[in-house]
Amino acid sequence: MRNQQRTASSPSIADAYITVEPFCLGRWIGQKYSLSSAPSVRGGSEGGRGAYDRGGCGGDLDCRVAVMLADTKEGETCIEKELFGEPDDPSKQHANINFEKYNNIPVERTGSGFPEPVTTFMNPPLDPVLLENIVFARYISPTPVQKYSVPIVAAGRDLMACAQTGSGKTGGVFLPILSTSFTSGPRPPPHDRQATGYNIRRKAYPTALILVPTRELVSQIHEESRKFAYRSWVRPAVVYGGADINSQIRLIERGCDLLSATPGRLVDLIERGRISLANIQYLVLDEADRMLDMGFEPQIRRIVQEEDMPGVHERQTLMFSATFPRDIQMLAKDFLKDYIFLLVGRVGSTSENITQEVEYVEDNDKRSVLLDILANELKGALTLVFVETKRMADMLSDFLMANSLPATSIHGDRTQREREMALQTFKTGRTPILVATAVAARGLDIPHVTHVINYDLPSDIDDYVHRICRTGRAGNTGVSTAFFNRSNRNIVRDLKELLHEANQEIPAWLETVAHESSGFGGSSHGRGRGGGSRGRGRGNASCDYGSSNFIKYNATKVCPME
DNA sequence: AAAAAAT
Repeated sequence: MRNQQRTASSPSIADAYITVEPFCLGRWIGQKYSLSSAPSVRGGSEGGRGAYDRGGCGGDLDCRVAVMLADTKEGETCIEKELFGEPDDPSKQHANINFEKYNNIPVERTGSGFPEPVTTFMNPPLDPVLLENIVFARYISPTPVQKYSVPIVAAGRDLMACAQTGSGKTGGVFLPILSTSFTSGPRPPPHDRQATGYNIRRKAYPTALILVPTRELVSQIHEESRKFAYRSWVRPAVVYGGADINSQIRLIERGCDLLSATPGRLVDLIERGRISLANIQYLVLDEADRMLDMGFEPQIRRIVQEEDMPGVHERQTLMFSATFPRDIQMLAKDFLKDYIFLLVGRVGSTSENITQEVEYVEDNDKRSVLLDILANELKGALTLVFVETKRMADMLSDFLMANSLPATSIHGDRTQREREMALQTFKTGRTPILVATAVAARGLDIPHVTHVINYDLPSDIDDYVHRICRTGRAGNTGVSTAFFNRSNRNIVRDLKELLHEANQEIPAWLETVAHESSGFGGSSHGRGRGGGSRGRGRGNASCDYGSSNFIKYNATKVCPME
């Protein structure tokens, strides 16, 4: 199969051929056609050689039938721009990771016979086409989590990793999965007794499935997978709620080998007989703790255990989670076999990269204080403002806009289109102020956020950590400002402790409030730090991680490794 | 208590 993948070098005009590019009809993928025998393709041909559709540059997905002459540099560049961005496009750019800082990452591994970490993408050898895509995507050197997870996944082992979502970790699973897939080629779907003449053609049989809790996260992961799957036979696809199901169905009909999905929409499509899991070789559960928090457990168990997915011994399963409470341990016990437990943290990253400020602001004063802060923000700075309720997100963004500030908002009551638009205009800097609820707190990788404002503080310190970690990413620096008043007493003890650990200034009044509140019921008191007691592994013979190190490097103290 | 997610 590999010989069907086009390499980066363009052929001469003499052997001009048409290559059907990503997004296109599955059966043509990778096939070469001479100019005269090229199949006609809807929505593209401008006659002669230029059978290339503008869709590749950002048009409607539907008309992204990007057939092109392999030697039209223009066409190739166009797709590459869309996938990988301009070198200076801030919305696609990966922040430059300061790898020097990453030498002292705490890493824990438990399990039998784990492979040694790698230091480059060349080892274990990855498929050459994939290596080119890695270069296109400007991944230079593996992140700490990749150094450990790439060889584990490449060795075919099941993995339970405590680390957060983002480009680094996502790459850590995609790279070895895709490398193996590229090299071994597509796998024919197994005999499916339910497939009838009608749906045998229209049912998708993905070989890899990645389950993700939120819609924004799933589309972010899908974008990553498109980069890595570029110029291979692997068709990445994405399904999630809130978007038109019929257009998603049309897209998965065109190819669906690596599927990123939110659980609800996936179940819907399985019920409709559009997707079969019978061919799954790789299963990835991302942000597993978050999925359980959101009540996805029944749906996840249904997808994994009650549909036609191959059993735990017939597939490779990878789970990611920020924390490792008992319900996640149970899930791991049921879904994984002889797995390796990997914990990659970043000690002190909050103190290194993020300056945390806490200001005492009464509710009535919050608006004017916010205006003051925003007025002093530098040009081009992206500011993320967190609030607790959807209503507040709307009110605050309206208020900011009424004050001529370029703001938008993201929360669960906005339509999916509005949410995506908000994220997009924020990333590109058109609306450099984004007011958000918890939907944006975890996992989302938005480069160049320089300031996170907790307009309303969350009641859970873990949420606070996730929020402020939207800035100061990948070795960059960032500022976080929290508006605190007495209604936030429930978090004061954890907050004080966190600031102390991160070597941040603790205002005197915060000490006072903390003192006042002693006995108020600081949430962490008596059960160990940051839910550490939830993280104790017990009663799992195959993987004993009962050491206190897990607690030490829990997400509470450590900026999530992404 | 709120948020997220299938319609």
